[in-house]
Amino acid sequence: MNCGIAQAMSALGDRWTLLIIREALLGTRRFADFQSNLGIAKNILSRRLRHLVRRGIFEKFDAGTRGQRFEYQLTDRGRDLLTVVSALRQWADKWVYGEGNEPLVVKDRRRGRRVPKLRLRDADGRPLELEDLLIEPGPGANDETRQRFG
Amino acid sequence: MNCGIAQAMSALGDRWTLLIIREALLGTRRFADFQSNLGIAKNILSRRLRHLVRRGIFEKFDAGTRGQRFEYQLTDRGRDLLTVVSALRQWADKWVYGEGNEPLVVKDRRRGRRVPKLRLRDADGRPLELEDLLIEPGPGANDETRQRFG
DNA sequence: TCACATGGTTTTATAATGCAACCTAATGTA
DNA sequence: TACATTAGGTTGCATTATAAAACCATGTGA
Repeated sequence: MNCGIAQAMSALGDRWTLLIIREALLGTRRFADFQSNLGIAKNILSRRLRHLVRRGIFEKFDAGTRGQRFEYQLTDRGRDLLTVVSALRQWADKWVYGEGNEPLVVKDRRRGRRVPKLRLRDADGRPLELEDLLIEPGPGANDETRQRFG
Repeated sequence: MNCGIAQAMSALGDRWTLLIIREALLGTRRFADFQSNLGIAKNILSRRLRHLVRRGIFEKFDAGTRGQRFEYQLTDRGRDLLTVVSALRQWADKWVYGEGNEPLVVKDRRRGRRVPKLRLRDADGRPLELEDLLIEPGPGANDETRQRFG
């Protein structure tokens, strides 16, 4: 399928993967910490991490001084999922928990102020609604995509 | 689990749901159109749509003039997933397809310019990196969350 | 040497997914 | 009126993913 969402879902689209990435964005690096913070079965965690390493989202390396002690660290590709994870959290904060019931708040460390919601904006910074968008086939479009959006 | 990502994944976290929402954001409303545009099995589509209606992300109504003809429309809660879907698409455009190979481009309809990437910013509009963020327990935090982030 | 922590794999059971075939109620068409 | 078609599903069955629990290999500290 010639579609970014499909590609993203094929890398991230199971119940655990984005939770694992959320944990990693919060600083978790070790197998046992992922396991106990998430409450995920070890075999599932093992498989997900292997998959994410293959996809280039995590890097696994031995951080032991005299012996093995593995750590999983996000690559640049993985760290760039911060936007996705933030968007999901903001959606749930608004529509699942509701304003004033958020389990976590995200602040700007320098100023201590809450980080504003992500929002699509035009090049001048004006907010965009769904109706303001125009979808066109891009340089990597295949025939099917060109036919549908051309 | 006292966590927005977990809540969001429980509503959206299977391989098809976000693709269905993507389709709906592009304007698709009818069962058969979802099915043929996505190539999803009808029973899966049926189940996912029912689930999404129960969750308040779609609304199903009969748009037939003399007979039934159902349509599925996004609610406000569903339309607000535009940010999530956009973040996923932007991630895949960058890290799966690579710049210059995007299957679709999103433009501002009024000006015809490409919509800039979503990015976390502070209240003054300055871009924020992961390291700039401070995570704190919110008003809806439970004991476990307070312990971990307090 | 013994116990224990880390970082897994294996086994077995249950749940979710996916394909193909079938079904029903309205409409359209000769 | 008969016949086909479209919309919107359901049912059955095979495949795949997830989960819990047990087991295991390596290293480490007392």
